[in-house]
Order: sequence, then structure tokens, then C-alpha cells
Amino acid sequence: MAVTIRDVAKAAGTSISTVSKVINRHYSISEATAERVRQVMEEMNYHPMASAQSFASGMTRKVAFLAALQRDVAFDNPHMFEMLCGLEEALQKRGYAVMLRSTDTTAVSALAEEVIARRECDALAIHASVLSRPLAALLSRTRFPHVVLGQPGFACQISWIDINNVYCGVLASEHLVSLGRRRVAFLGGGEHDLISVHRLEGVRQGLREADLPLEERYIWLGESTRDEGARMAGQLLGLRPLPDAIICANNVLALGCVAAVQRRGLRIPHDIAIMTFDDHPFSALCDPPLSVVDIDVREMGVQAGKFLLSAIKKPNLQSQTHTATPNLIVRASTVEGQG
Amino acid sequence: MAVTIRDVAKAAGTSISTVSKVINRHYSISEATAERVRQVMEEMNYHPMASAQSFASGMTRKVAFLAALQRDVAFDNPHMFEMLCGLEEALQKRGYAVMLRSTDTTAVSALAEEVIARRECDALAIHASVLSRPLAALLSRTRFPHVVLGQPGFACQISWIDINNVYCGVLASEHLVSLGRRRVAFLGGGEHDLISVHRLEGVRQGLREADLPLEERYIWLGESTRDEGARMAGQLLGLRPLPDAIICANNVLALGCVAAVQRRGLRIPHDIAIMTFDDHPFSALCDPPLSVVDIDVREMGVQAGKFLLSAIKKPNLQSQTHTATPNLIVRASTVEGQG
DNA sequence: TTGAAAGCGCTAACAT
DNA sequence: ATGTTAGCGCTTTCAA
Repeated sequence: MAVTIRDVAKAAGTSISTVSKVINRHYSISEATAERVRQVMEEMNYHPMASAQSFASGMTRKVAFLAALQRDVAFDNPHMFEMLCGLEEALQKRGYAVMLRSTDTTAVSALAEEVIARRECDALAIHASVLSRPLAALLSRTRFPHVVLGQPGFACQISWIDINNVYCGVLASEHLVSLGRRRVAFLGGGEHDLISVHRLEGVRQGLREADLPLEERYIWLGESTRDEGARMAGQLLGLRPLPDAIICANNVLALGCVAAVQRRGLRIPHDIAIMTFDDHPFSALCDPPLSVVDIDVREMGVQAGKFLLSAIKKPNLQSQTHTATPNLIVRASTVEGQG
Repeated sequence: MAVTIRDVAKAAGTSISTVSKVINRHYSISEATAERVRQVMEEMNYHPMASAQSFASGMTRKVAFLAALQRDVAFDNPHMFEMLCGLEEALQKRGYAVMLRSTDTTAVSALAEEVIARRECDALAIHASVLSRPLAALLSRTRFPHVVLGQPGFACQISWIDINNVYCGVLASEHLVSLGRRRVAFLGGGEHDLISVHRLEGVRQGLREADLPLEERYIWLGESTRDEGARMAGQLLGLRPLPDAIICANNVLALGCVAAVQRRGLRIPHDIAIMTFDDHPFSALCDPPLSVVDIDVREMGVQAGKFLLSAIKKPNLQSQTHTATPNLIVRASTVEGQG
């Protein structure tokens, strides 16, 4: 059998509680003993058994990540995984691991209830897309350490963290205004697409502050597909005067938009500047490469992880945050010759 | 405090071992008792504590996933996550969860050693890109249940599972030959890019069997970037006779290739058919949409999960598998008017 | 078919 | 600063 704390204690000529204290860096142990014990652990190749530690301490050092991991999610939503990686990065530094649990909006609260009851983890990280009202109720009732990745679609007293998409919209419009564009248009997702809604709101704000209010006829909303992007851009190009800039709520719409604009023989950015959000692989591979307001989703995961670590230490902690600093990346779709 | 097995036993008027046996579906318990106990568990909202179960049974019901989760990995390698999701899907059905652990080739064997020593999981799933010789040695020495996702880049006695990229290459060439193409070219990644190497080998095989051997001057290998794809395609288009079909080892190369071909005023697929591998989002969004030999990476994850479950039950199990059935998706880049 | 009891390998409160 | 000891909540063997 594997070597246990008992064997180490015997070999080091101490009690097992001393060894335990060395493992857990308890202040009361003298450096001399600690060093000796560590040496013995090394020699015997001792590693404390994780589940025994969990059991005895009542801490799992695990965080469960709840999300809908259905087919093609990795392609459809790379952001989810980039956040997950950020989460892992932050947690791993403190000896925590992330546990994956696939679910959906209807099943998530039962799953969370079970995970909490079985004490499988010390905290929950929940992707906003699976958040349900029963789950929100459960979390605020139990005050179990948690964070939602993305802004909840409904009002509730739970902790979440999200990119400030309104501010992203402001940045996009400011960039275009600074380039001298005066007739900015917006192509977005539907009403339920909160990300798009927030970005539009930001664009409105940014333009208003430049005294260039966004004209309603320059706003088109639809499904987030390439074809729909092209169709809406087509509508836009039927207007007079033509817009001299188009902000697309996401890369897929932008791809369709670029195609439609080029089909009409208009030059980007000479006749119309185009920009979007997120430095998706599409952005740089598009022709011309797209200027984007980039958002650091990985950093969002990191912040979520840090928040969870503090929430585990001191419960009752609440957070409702928009995370920091979107980042403007200027490419050839708004400035000739760039990127 | 939470309700324990003791409380349930008391309430049900049985011993705790009976309750334990009910939890674990032990055959010796009569249906009557089992039902009664289950009812009590339900009423008391009892859930066994995971870490106590792990501790007592010695089974964690966890699988650790070892991979390099560095910045942008979700964008650069969506396949990794689709596999991960497949893995989760297969494991979750048997009550297993996936635990994420980020690492790299240099650190992976130390990490694995620790994870195994601490008994943090019952099996390891390792992304091929982080596999190292020391890790391979560790795995074959300890015979710890494991599977590598992707074919190891070196010979070793460990279990792995991968897409049959050679066969993918065969399918691609057969498709083009069946369309009457006679001068097939290949754009691939470097020598170290095993996926590209295998696909090229398959293309060679497929063409040879059609008595249309692949001409060496029609083969260009380079970095997998859009620009390099365009550059290599440019070289190809300087040859006479022109190839009438180009197989690109991946979507990024294909994107550059398409751009270069169109820049010369050649029509796709009329003058040159183009195809690639993997039904990446790029494939369908490209103009024209790309024909691809698709590979089901999620299914690969599912198979890995199933293999691990059996390896956990009966150790010493070995596997060296190419997973099944790539799937031809025909679009407009090879057949006019398709997709 | 059920129950009693001996751990599983740690942690942590308390005593020294 | 170190040691003694009582659990933590289950599983599992063995006896009944």
C-alpha cells in the first residue's frame, strides 16, 4: 500500500499531527522539525491522499463549473472555454481544481442542489446561459459560494461578473467618430441577445456624446447568422445617405456585412468603415481584417476565480461586477493600411 | 448540520450498513427495505457526502483532464474542448466527473505523478499535445488507467485514441477523383504537424489507387497560417499545367488558398476545386463554403470516456485506436451550387 | 437478508 | 512547539 501520514511520522520520529501541521504549514511548527519532516516526506515519496484530506477537513478544494456542453458548443462559443481556462488558471494557483458538469436551464437547479448537498465542491461557477430562477433562488437562499459568468437575464440577488458591453459600445463609436465618421449604423442580434442590446446602448451613448445621435433607420436587428448580417447590410445600403460606418454586434454578423458591402462594389474602409467586437479568429482572417473592441474573456474567468476564492474564505461576500477594460484593436476595416 | 447516513438509519429503523447497501444498490437488500430506506432518504433530503464516499471506498469517481490551457487555446483549438465535452458526456452517465488540470509538456509528468499519488482521480485523460516521454514511461510503468487523446508523436506502450487522418486523406482524394479532377495538389503544415502528415499520406494513397499519383511539385508544406496558405497557393498557381484541385490540410490554410485563387481570377470550383478537413465554423462561412472531410472530435471524446470507464473496472486494459468514420460534407468549393 | 464493528487517512481541538 | 486523541461519514467484511 501507499505510504501514509503515519509512516512519515514514524520515520521522522514525530507524531502524525506534527506531520499534518507541516503539510498544512501550521505556524506552530519549528523550522527545524518542519524541514526534517519535509525531507522524510520527500524520501518516502509521500503525498497526502486528497479524499482523506477533503473528508477530514470538510473542504474539497474543488469548484464545479456548470454549463451546457452540448454538441458543437466549443465551436459556437469559444468564449465559454476561454473563461473556463481563466477560471482554472486563477484557482489552480491556490490548489483548487475545476470540475466540469454539463447541464441545461431546466436541470441546473436540481444539479446544483445535489452538488451542494453532496458537498462535491466548495463553490459553483455557473455559465449565465444555464442560469434559471429556481437556481438563483437556491443560491441566494443557501448563500453557497458562487459566481455567475455573464449577467443574469433577470433581476436577482446573486453574484455575477461580466464584460461591460455598454462601455464596449461606447469605445466602438468613439473610435469611428475620431476617424471622422458621421453616419454610424448598427447591426445587432435580437432583443433577447443581451450582449447585443448592451453594445447598442453603448453605441447610442457614445454617439450622443459626440452630438451624432444614432438614427433609428440605421439600426437593424436580426438573427446572428452570416446570411442575416448580409441581408441587413443590404437594407442599410439601400438608404440615402449611405452610412459611412457600420458597427456589427458580433463577428458572424460582421462577416455577412463585409460580404454584402463588397458585393455592392463599396470599398472598406474608404466608403464604409466596419467594426465589431471580440477578437475572434474570424476578425483577423476576414478580408479586410476587422477592427474590433476586444474583450478579455479569459481575464473574466480569472476574476471569477479570484472572487470565488475570497467567497470561500469569507461567505456572505456578494459581487455584481462589470469587469474591466475592453481593448481597441485597429485593423484595416476602419483604417486604411492597418493590420 | 447536514443529515448523515446515521440519521437515515435511525429514521428508517435499520443499520447504517443497510442504508449504505441501499445507496450502492447492493443485491442483498430486499426490495421492501430498499424502498423504505429510499423513501426516508427522500423525506430527509439525504445525499451522501461525496468526499466521505471517496475516502471510504477509495474511488474518487473523477477523471483528470491534462492539457495546455494557455491563453487563446479555446480559439486556437476548439477541437480540444469539443473532445472534452464528449469525455464529460460519456463519464457523467456513469457518475464520473471531469477535473481540469492545466499543464505543459515539461511539467506534465510531475503533475501526473502527484495526481496519481494523491489519488485525486481514478483515471487520466491526456491531450496528446502535452504528452512527454517521462509521462509515457510513468503510465506504462504504473499502469494507471489512462488514455491519450490524439496519437503520441513517439512510439510507446500507452493507450491512445485518435481520428484516422490517413483515411480522411483518402476520402478527400476519392471525392475529387470522383468529380473528374486529375491534377490534385496538397497544401500542408510542417513535418512536425502529424495531422497534416497523415492527411497527406492518405491523399497519396487515394490518388495512387486511382492511378493518379500525387506529383511532388504539387505538394507545398509550410506554417499553418492564412498568409502562408495564400503564399503556397500562389506558388502552385505558377505551375503549368495548373492543378485542378487543391486539398488543404486545415481550414486556416484553406482560407488563404481560397483568397489567393480568387485573386488570380480563377473560379472555384469551376477552374480549381478546393477542400479541406474538419467542419470548422470557417468552412461554412467561407465564400464559397468549403467541402470538408469532417471528423467527429466529440465522438472521440465519448469513446475515450467509455474506454476509461472500462479501464477503471479492469486495469491492464490497453487500447491503440483510430476512431471511426470521417464524414464527407460536400459544399460549393468542389461542386457548383452545393451548400 | 440484515447488523455490528473495524477501519479508510487525515484534521483539529486540546493537553502538555 | 509537539503530542494525544476523538472524530469526519462512509464502505466493507464478517458474523448472525
